[in-house]
Amino acid sequence: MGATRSLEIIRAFYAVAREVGLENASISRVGEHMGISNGLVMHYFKTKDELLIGLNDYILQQHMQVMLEGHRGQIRSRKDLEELIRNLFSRKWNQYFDDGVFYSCYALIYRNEAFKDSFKAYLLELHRVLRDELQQARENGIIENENIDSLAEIIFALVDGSYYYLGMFDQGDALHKSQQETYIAHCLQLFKYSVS
Amino acid sequence: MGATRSLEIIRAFYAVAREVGLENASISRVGEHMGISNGLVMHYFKTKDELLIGLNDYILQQHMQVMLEGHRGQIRSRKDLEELIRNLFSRKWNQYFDDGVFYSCYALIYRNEAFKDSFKAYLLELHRVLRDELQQARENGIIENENIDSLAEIIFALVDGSYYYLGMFDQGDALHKSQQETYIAHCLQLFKYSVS
DNA sequence: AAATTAATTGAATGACCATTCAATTTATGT
DNA sequence: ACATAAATTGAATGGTCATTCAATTAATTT
Repeated sequence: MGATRSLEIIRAFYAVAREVGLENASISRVGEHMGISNGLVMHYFKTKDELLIGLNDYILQQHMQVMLEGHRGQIRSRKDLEELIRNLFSRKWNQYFDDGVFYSCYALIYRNEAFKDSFKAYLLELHRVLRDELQQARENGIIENENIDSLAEIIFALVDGSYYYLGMFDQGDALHKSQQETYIAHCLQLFKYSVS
Repeated sequence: MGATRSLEIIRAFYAVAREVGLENASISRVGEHMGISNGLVMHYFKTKDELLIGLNDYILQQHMQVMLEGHRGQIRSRKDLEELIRNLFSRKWNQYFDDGVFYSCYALIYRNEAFKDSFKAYLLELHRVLRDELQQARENGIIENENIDSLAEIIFALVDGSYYYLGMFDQGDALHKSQQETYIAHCLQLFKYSVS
């Protein structure tokens, strides 16, 4: 089946990019990494651009999956809500994902409209999901914030801003930990909890 | 003088990266762009890595300059403080800087320790400056926030997170504008103004 | 003016790149 | 078993890459 081979190739491309950087990840290296000929790679992806777009889609899809993992259900308690937030700030996918490759893809949106559209769709969807979760928290009487939309946007800005800054520090670093707690504490403090 | 030539080359490298992407910015293209031989470029930068590091330093230095431009002085009034914040969120350097090149450089920190160190030093310095400005605002009796340190960190997370997200939208876009106002409004609301 | 140093050229090198393609192997359907 | 299609190979192509270097020109010093 062609679809699985395509996916295999994308995964290999990702693995190679992780090792040598996206800018040095070539078709030949992908083939070599898989133990197949470079010609075969090009049989599944007519151009390198196609492969790049495939990688981008793959990364975004995986990212979404990890991002939403765990808190798919309803937000029924204050604890659920806090876990949701902590989950957003935890850089747990670092074990699955490479930030260098991710930001390299992100950088491409500024020169490639297709990349920008993909990223935009992904981010809008991600924001929508958080908004819905917060809406649920409100409907379930956990919080009483009035402007859920902007609340979600603020939280995501904090999340994304924290990734950007914390990328500088090792995850074991003490500063990394305390900084992360600062962000989380501020976030949780944004909620107007209902008195029960 | 060698120093000015080096700077010329870095600037040309930046201009080329802007046009074709950092991953496609080659020594030859830099030479071509300047109307000099590729050999001369390599005379000033022994390896391409040196040139890359030169570009990174240049970008960070310029970025800092634009970031701090205007609000070098004391924060004496509430208006000064608000302007400082608005300035941080305004993407005004987009006319001078290319986000694609910037994020491409940023992505390199994940695989190159020298890049990471440069970026880290730059960000720490930038954060220090904002912290000092807020401290001034406090000493001048404009705000009464107790934890200036974490306040500065939260503000920067919002700033960086907003850049990340707003990169997706055209600056003329209505959503871009309203989103930006959401961030700014939230930021200003973080201040505990003194009653005068 | 001669000597020395610095700036600059441009061609050569060998490696790697994305892409093409004819040939071959493997799988699939009849 | 045969025929058709799909998967795969590997070599060839022409281009660009970073890097090297001997030769040349310009600037500076003596």
